[in-house]
Amino acid sequence: MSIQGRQLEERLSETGVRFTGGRRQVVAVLERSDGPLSAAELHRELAGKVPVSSLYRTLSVLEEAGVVEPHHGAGGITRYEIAEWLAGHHHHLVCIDCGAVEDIELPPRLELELERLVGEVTRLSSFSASGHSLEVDGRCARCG
Amino acid sequence: MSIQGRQLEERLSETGVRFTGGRRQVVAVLERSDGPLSAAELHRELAGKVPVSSLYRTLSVLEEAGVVEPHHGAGGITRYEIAEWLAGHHHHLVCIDCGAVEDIELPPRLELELERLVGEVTRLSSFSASGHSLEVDGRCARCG
DNA sequence: CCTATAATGAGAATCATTATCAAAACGTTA
DNA sequence: TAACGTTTTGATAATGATTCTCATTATAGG
Repeated sequence: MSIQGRQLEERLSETGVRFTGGRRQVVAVLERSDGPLSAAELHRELAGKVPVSSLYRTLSVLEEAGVVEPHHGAGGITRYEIAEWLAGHHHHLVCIDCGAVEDIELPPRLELELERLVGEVTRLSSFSASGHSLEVDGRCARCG
Repeated sequence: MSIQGRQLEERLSETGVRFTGGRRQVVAVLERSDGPLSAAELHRELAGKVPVSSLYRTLSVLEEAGVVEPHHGAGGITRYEIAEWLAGHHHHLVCIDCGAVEDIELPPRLELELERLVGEVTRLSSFSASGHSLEVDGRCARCG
């Protein structure tokens, strides 16, 4: 298992969350995915091996432990992905047709520019920023 | 009424949508707001003058006409705001506690940088970008 | 191997949103 | 202005994603 895997297990044991079979399967699918997945998408991907109610509970447990992060999309659908501190900072390409989300990582130079930009934007405001995400909307290869 | 108001009415009549009292009230509240509002927030703001069912229908009619745009937030809640072509391009400060969203406009220099950055990012990919939005997450003044 | 605690899964409950449909408002034309 | 066809409205029912409940099962530690 990858480096993040060790950190992930550490975090779970720290927070007293057992890394059970079902949870492992959910995490495994999320690790393989190239973008956040909804409960329905996970259920499909897992071929029903994890029942829907457990799936939702697992996702909220993992979110609370900070190993997974939500992304809110069209139709009131929430998609989850491995948290940034485990999977690395990235941004999203969001399809305005099917709602699918793909991760993109910015070249370091651009990411630095973006961070500087976010800093400038929030310096004056009464809003205390803790993170940022660039969302690019458009049509995915599938929806052309 | 402001310049966008004329464009807005034009667009509605072009698409054969009547600008009725209820719709005017919804648009008026959205115009005044400094960020996107959910159906519940609008209903509160309108002191119940527009019933919930009409509110939702109005929002989807306005969205279809392109005068209003959705923003998807925590808890599966959709907030709407006047479309960018009417209200101007901007970005969002999203409170990770209460979910409130505040608009921010980037200084032209930064916006240009961001646009160039988005261009660079998508040039190679099979994704055809049509828009972008920088979301800054953190805590609003209220939730401190 | 026991026992306390955590996790599971089926189903009911919830909440935002959508659909339905009869009644009311509107614009148009005679 | 009256009458007609169309659009809009609003109360209510239906939907769909998500959360809750609770009895059952699995697990870690002594």
